[in-house]
Amino acid sequence: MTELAADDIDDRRRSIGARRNPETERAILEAAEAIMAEEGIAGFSIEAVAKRARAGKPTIYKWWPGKTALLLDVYHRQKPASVHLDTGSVEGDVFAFLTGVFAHWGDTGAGQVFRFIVAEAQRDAAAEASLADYAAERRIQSGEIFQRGIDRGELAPDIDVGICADLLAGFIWKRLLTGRIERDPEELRKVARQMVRGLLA
Amino acid sequence: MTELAADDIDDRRRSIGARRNPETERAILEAAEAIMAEEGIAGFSIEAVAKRARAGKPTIYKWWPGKTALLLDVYHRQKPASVHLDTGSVEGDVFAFLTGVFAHWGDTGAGQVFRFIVAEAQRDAAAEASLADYAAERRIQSGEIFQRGIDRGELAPDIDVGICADLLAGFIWKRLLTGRIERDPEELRKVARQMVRGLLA
DNA sequence: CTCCTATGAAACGATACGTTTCGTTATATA
DNA sequence: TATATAACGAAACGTATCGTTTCATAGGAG
Repeated sequence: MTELAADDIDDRRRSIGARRNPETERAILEAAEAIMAEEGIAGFSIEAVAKRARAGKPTIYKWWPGKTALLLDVYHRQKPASVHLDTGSVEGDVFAFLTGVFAHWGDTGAGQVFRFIVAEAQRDAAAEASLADYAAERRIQSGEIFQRGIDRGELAPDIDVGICADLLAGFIWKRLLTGRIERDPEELRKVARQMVRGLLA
Repeated sequence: MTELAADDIDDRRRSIGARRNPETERAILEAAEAIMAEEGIAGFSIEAVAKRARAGKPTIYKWWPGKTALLLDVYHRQKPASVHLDTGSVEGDVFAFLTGVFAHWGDTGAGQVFRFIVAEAQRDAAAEASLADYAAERRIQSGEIFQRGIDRGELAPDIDVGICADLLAGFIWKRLLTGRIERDPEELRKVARQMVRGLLA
């Protein structure tokens, strides 16, 4: 009783006026990221994020349409250092790409987030559109690895860089989605070699 | 009142004794398949399946641990005609594989089911294990395409057939998950060619 | 005839969703 | 200074789906 009446601490974030509180946004995104890293997909809910961020659910729903939009923001906050090393050979670039992506996914928890986004995209139209945009963008980016190879005469001019990008992305997607993002440099080297040089005797 | 007392039809399936009713199993699987085909992933729930099959939820949960297991059974019921055509060349086999899988996924609705299973596997441990088993099995099967190539001297003996299978499966998975299973024979031919012959000038 | 198990209707508690209400805060505007 | 506006968070709400339990009923096995 007495201590309540006297000076009960109330350190909840209050409004800072008629504008968005950046502290709130930061707290929510960090809470979402932390829950995703610690509990994984299973323990992730808007309720849990609100509780951990000491924010109200209405606040979250005000700024993000739903779980998927929030996770997309989290994923984009976790951008890796660029993986376009331009090693001079296409095989080297592909190897660097594979190594970089798997390191990023495995070390930062971004892999867990991306798994969830792909899963959500299978039943949520908004997530599907966002993922399609993102995939198309990345398709162009990794296509540049192969375009550079064509430009410098290393690769045949009639190859389809889009297909190359799909094969490369498909490989890492399937590995991620089946929980197999081990990073054996020898294996990744072999992947790069087989993709570029082909399989013929 | 009168008609109820007289002879109210009660055509619900009852127990046929202390053993599983095959009729019930069939009705549940068909209802699940139909809902998946008509409503898609969104409208699919155990409740909906039970209602459509005129079965009780406890009956479904008795024979299937959950939604994912049921869908896996549905998927396995939709098996295609074998796609191992053994055309004589690895490139031809890969092309036939791609054509066959996309046709199966697109025509039978099996693609929708598989999308859902992959999505579920991202948050359900049981589904993840089931999918891993299935993927490992398919990995061996499609690896045989490349093993035959090695055996007949068409492919280099030191290639990794597992990686080949992962590249192939990754390609179709990513296309499915991003809703791009168009079947342009010319493009699929190009995929097969680039995978087998390589990209070098 | 007496177990044992299957079947399905109904209701349950639990969980998460997305929303509404309400009191509080502080900026922006008149 | 006075008022309107908008963000914030707590609490509670209604809804949906989950997976389970209870119950009455059915029929084969021993």
